[in-house]
Amino acid sequence: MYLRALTALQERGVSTVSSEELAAAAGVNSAKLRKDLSHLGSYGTRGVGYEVEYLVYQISRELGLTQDWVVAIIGVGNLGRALAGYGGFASRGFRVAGLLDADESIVGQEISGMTVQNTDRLEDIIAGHGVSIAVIATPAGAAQGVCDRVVAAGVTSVLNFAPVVLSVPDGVDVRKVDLSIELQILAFHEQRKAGGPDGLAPLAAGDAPPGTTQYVETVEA
Amino acid sequence: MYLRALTALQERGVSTVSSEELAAAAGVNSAKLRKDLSHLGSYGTRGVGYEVEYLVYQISRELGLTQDWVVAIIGVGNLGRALAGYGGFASRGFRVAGLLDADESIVGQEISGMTVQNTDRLEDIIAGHGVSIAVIATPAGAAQGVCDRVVAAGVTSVLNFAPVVLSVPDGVDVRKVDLSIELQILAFHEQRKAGGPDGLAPLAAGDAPPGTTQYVETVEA
DNA sequence: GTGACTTTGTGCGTGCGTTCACAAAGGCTT
DNA sequence: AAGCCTTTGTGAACGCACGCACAAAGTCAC
Repeated sequence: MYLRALTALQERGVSTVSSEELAAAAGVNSAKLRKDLSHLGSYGTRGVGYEVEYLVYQISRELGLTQDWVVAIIGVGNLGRALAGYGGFASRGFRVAGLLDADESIVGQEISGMTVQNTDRLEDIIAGHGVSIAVIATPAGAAQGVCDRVVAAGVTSVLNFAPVVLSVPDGVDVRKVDLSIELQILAFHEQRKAGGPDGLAPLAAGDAPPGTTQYVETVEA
Repeated sequence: MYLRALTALQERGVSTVSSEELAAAAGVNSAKLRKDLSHLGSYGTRGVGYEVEYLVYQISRELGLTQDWVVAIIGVGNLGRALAGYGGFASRGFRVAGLLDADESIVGQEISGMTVQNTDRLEDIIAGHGVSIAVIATPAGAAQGVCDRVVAAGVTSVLNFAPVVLSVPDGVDVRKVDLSIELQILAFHEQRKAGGPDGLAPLAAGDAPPGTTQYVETVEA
C-alpha cells in the first residue's frame, strides 16, 4: 500500500513526503507507518520526511519486486481470463508463463496473447519456465487436486480464488481471495445498518465479526 | 467460511458435525469456532456437536443471506466481465442489477445476458433497482469519482477492486480487493524462502509484515 | 553559530483476538 | 438408573498490533 501511494506521488513529481502525508494517502495511522518503515532501516530525515524515490526503491527491494516472478494461471474461466489480461501484474514484475485449463473446448484458445494449454502439461510448464507462484482459478472441486500437483512440481506459493480451504505441506504459502465472501461481509454490515433481521437487536459498535476491518470503515451502532 | 464448509458437508449428506471437524474444514482453531458460534446463541449439543442444517440456517440469517441484495457493477473491463459472469454471487442472494461503463465502445454490449449501460445512468439505475452495494472495477483514476457518485445516490456499501484507497463519509462501508498486492505478499515470502535479496538476512519467524497471515501459512526462518 | 521549529524513531500502555484448559451438560451403554 | 465418555461453552492468560506521546535529531532562518 505504501509503495502504491509512493509511486502515485512520484508520478505527480513529489520528491519528499512526511509520514503524516503518506499515512493519509495509504489510509493508516502515521505512527504505524513510521514503525513499519523503521523495520526497513532509518530512511527518513527528521524535520523533513522521506525521500520518495529512495523509499520506493527500498520497499521494492524488500518486497522482492526488483526481481521477476513467474506465474502460471490454472483455470481459464471468467476469472482466469480477467487475471490473464490484468495489467497490474506485468507492471509489478509478475510474468504469466502459462494459462492452463482442463476443458478441451478452451484449450488452444488465444487469450491476451497466450495460448491456453492442457492441464496435462502443468508439470512441464512449471519446470520449464521456473514457475514459483501458481494462481488457482478453477472450480472448487478441482482446486485441491491442482494444488497438490503444482506443489509436487515445485511451486511454493499459491494464490487461490477457488472457494475452498487448500491444505498444503509446510513451507508452502497459500493466500486466498474469495469474492463472494467480500460481498457477504458487506451484506452483513448493510443488514445491521438497516436495523437487523427478524427483530434481532443491532450489534453495538465493536461487535462486528473479526476480519472485517478495512482501510476505511465505519460501522454505526 | 463456516457457512461454506457447512454447505459442503450438507451436500455430502452429513447431518451432524463437531466443532473439531468443522474447524478443520474451515481452517481455524476449534475453540475459536465454538466462541464464534456461541455469539449466535447456543446451537450445539454437548457430547454430540452441531446440527448442520440448523446451523446453516442460523448463520445465513445472521449474515443477511436470507434476503436478496441488489448489486451494480461499475467498470466492465476484464475484471468487471468476470464478476458479471461469476456464479458465486447469484447463488448467495446477490442480484446484479446493472453493468455500467464510461467507454462508449463497451456501452451496449451484451455481457452475461445483460446490456452494458452508460455511466451517465448510474443514479437512475441505483434508485430504480434499489441498489445497496456497488462494485467498483474501474481504472484507479476513475474510482474515487464513481465512488462519490454511488454514495451520493444512496449506496452504503462498496466493494473496491481499483488500486486506490477510497475515502467515504461515515456510515459507508468499503472493502477492498487488490489482486496484485496478493501476489506481492506471496513474492515477499517467496523471496524470504530463497534466502533474501542482496545479502539481506532472512527475517526470523514472526518478523513478517502484518496482514499477511492466512488460513494456511508456513513461513520458515 | 545559535535557537526555534519540524518530523522521525520508539518506549509504553491499551485493547482485542486467539488459544488453552476445564467445568458443565448431554448422550450412550450397561 | 447410574456412570462413563464425548463435546460444548467460556473464564483466564497469552501475544500482538495499534496508537499515543515524547525525546532525539536534523533543518532552516536569522
